[in-house]
Amino acid sequence: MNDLSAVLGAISHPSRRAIIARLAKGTARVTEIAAPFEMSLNAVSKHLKVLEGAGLIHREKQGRDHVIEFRAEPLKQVAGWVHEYERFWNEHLDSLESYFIEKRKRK
Amino acid sequence: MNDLSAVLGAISHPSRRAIIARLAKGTARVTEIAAPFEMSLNAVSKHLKVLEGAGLIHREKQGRDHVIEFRAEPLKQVAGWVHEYERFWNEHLDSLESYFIEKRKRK
DNA sequence: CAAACGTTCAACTATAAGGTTGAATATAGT
DNA sequence: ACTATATTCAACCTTATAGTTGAACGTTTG
Repeated sequence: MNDLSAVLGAISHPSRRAIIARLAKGTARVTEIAAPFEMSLNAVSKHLKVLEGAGLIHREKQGRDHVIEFRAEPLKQVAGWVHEYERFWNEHLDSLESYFIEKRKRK
Repeated sequence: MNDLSAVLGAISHPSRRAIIARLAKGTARVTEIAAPFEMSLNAVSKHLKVLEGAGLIHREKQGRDHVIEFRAEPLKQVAGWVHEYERFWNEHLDSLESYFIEKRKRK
């Protein structure tokens, strides 16, 4: 299991994507993150651990609170992987669009 | 479990990404796909079923052969999802670039 | 038709994932 | 010191995942 597998595994769960969406708006404590969910706080705590394992969040302990911050860097790997297959749908674009796409690729 | 979850789940396994990499070079029969792997043919068959469930491959039966073709469309969803978070590393990149620019000015 | 080939189906095993509840730990407030 | 709050840890349950082996099914070939 390499990093990319861990990142993809982490974001493959809807709840974890929801957590990321929340954290994209700003840092939050665990209880705040858990609030909108049906599941228990413990379940959310586990999801956070998965995200942490994939490097998608960073945790800073402030007293009894854990302040969770989103870290997007690992998503670069995902973007990079997907990028290798973009040509499979770019091929269907018209030549002008392809030209600009190729131009961007060359940069 | 929505589509995106299925697609991410499908590509989260290294063997399935390897299968995709193989199919990106051209269609192949199940046995051909399985050849480079340590695991049994049956295991590969299962992986193909997962990829098929996510819409990442298409199967065309030709006699006793199943000819497998890569379908990239579902990856657009992944690219789209990741795209929403690109600003999180672009911002950092921008600030890093600005830092170096300012640094050069100061010299 | 019989044998070989390509693939899946079925049954099983082992491990991981996602959830629960209850207890433990650490900090904060009175 | 006592109580409430924030979070994790531990144990457990259920279901899913990834793999195995052996049998079945359809197709091709001699």
